Amino acid sequence: MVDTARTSAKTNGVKRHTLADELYNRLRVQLMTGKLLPGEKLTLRAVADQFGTSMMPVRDAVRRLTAEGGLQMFPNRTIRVNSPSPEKFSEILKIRSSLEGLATEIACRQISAAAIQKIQALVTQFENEGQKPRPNPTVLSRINRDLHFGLYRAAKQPLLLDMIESLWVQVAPALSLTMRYTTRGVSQWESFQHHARLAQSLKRRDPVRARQAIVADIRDAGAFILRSGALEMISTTAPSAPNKPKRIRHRL
Amino acid sequence: MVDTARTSAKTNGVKRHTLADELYNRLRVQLMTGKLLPGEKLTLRAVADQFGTSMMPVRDAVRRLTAEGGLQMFPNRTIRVNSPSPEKFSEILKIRSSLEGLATEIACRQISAAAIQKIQALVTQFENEGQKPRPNPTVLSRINRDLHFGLYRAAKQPLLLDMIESLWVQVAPALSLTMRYTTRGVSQWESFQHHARLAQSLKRRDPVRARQAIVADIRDAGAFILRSGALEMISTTAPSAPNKPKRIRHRL
DNA sequence: TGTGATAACTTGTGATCACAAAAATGTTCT
DNA sequence: AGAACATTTTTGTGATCACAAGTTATCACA
Repeated sequence: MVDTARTSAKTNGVKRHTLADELYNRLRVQLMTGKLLPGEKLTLRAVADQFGTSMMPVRDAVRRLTAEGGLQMFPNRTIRVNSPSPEKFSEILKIRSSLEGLATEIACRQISAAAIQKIQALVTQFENEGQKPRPNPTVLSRINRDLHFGLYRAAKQPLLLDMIESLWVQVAPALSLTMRYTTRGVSQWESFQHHARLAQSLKRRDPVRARQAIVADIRDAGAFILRSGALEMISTTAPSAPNKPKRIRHRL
Repeated sequence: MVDTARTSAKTNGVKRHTLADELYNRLRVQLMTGKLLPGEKLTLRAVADQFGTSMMPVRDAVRRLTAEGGLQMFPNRTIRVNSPSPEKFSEILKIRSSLEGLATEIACRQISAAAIQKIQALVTQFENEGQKPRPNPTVLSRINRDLHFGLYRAAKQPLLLDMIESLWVQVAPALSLTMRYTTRGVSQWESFQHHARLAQSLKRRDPVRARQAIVADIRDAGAFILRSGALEMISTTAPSAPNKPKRIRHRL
């Protein structure tokens, strides 16, 4: 079984083994892997007995994810998966370019040859999957994520890594939705080019070019999402709970 | 009375009026204004009856501040004000340069003339206070903060602003400590120059120069903190609770 | 058929409690 | 004194409960 998107065992610094942190990680993985759709409504009690705990650890986990931007708590006391508007998405793109560009530059100066090979392997895997007649979007997402974070981790800047991860958590649900509703493999070709250029720049130890490749990758992928119109869709439809349990009611 | 450091009434998007959010804001202000020192220990119960509430809202507020990096929860279940090591501080400096540089560039392109004048006024105030024989570090901090955030707010990128604020929350306690223990006004002169250059660049609508000014300001101020050695001090001494309430005990 | 009022239910918030782990304190022995 | 052990207190975690505000269903009336 593929280890889907375990970017890091986040417990915000030192490791603790509380239920709240456990739930936090589980929910975060669900966000990153598209199990939770943008705008989807959550309730503390539902999550609580989904995981077989009381409401308390869920409260803590949800608060933390809300602070990170993955979830949103509205004044109506409703909890929803973050579904960025096109404007918000564009803002995230700018910030991502800035931070991931920075991480790339730093990483390029100190990344080990082994890590470069690992990234090169992922670049190849991504191409192989993408050139299939019917590429698996989940697999593509996972490879792409491992590729990016393999690079960022090489920068060895823990806080920077955390911030980048929180940005991905914010856009991941929207990404999954786009992948789900768009015709496959329309324009991954730009990604291929940028990834190749990234790997090449790493081998040549050219931080500036590596940064350019990552920024271009972020820009083009973002433009694709924006063009797809998926963001407008989710922000208008405002999907409520998809699996709302039918409740039995009897008249007086 | 001076409005000390109300950068924004943060409730993470939409405004709610829960006790937890209120406590979050109060604690955040305490962090920003140096009421809480780096490494200082907090207890949920102490904060709770300091504010006259139960433990619950404090739990939520502390969790949120922990997620933001202003506080830290250790596996021992102790809560401390974040006290970054020199390495962590340097990392924050890099990220700040990146994000605040980005905000500056964007702001420079759309900032109103009125806002520029406001910033110019703050630059002058900063110079005036700094050239006094015995400048008030608290006042200097406040002016400096208002100046920076007045600029960043002009970029009109809410998420970017939040991320920058969270970075300031992380370094603010260490900053206050440095201000407290260092000889005053040793090297604010660099700040004067950078601020002046910033104001000038804004008037000329030169985003690149404006960014350079901000980045230089961050770099030099950071270097000053690092040179002062305050960071090593707080990371080694690990100050416990400063105002530990004496407890009455009687033997059997 | 639509519209407004009313009742039933849902849901996050805040308070309280029990508990285990961790400090802090007290005691004893060398 | 001082180190090792025992005891008490502190503290975050998790569970449970009451409640008010919000949401949904139901029904009456036009």
